Amino acid sequence: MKNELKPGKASNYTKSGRPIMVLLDLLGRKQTLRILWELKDEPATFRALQERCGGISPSILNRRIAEMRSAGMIVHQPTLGYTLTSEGSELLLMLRPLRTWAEKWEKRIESPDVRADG
Amino acid sequence: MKNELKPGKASNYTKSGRPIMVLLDLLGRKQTLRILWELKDEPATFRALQERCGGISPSILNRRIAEMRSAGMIVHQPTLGYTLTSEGSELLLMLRPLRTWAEKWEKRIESPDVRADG
DNA sequence: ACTTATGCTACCAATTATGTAGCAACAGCA
DNA sequence: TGCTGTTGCTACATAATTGGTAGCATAAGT
Repeated sequence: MKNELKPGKASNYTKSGRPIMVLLDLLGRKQTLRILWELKDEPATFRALQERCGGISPSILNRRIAEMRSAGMIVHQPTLGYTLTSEGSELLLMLRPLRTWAEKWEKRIESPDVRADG
Repeated sequence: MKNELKPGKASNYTKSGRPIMVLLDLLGRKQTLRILWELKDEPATFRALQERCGGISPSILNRRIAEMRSAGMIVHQPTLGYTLTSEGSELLLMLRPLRTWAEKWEKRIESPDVRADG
């Protein structure tokens, strides 16, 4: 694959290819987090995934899929479609608490409590 | 702020403004994760932050900062510069394990073990 | 044979990000 | 007061990424 994204290789964020930077680069591409998230409960075919992601365009979906496959986050299985690998699930596990954070965020906005912050 | 990004408000990923989607949208913008990451150990002035992020352009840094401030992830403090809020630190805490994941990724590539995956 | 679903690719338009220059506000200092 | 440096940022043009739409080849179902 041209312009492959993997640790040890230069990418947008790094010349050195420091693994965390390459990962942040990949996760920071539009739709990557979303796609991961949408696969959390069950696999999805290409088109199902497209829908779950709110009608994302196939061109970008395909690009992200390629990156995520090559990073070992997802695989394509015959009839099920795209599925998280064990590594993908592990990653998702880290992302799950984000929902809690997001909900607290919402509450903070509903009652914009004045604080000194800390 | 025009086009503000906050739960309850439509954004790229959602019409409904579902909090997790708005958060994934924000975190999925180029450099957001990186900036968060670079603030993990200590605050940084605008320019220091710019450097830590590998010379990111001030225009995009400023945009990201505005979004992250408005989301309550960071604040600007007089002499310290940009600092994580308690919410920001909380978020970062969730992100820390990503480094471990990234390092395992690297190892997987070094020794591309054939497996069935699961 | 015909229809439907699936996993894409091509192509161009639109949106975002980047690079560079530079400015206003402030601090330190002679 | 008149420098000099730092800081936070804006403007603007160019480059890169993303998105929309069309459509195609393959495979399965009826």
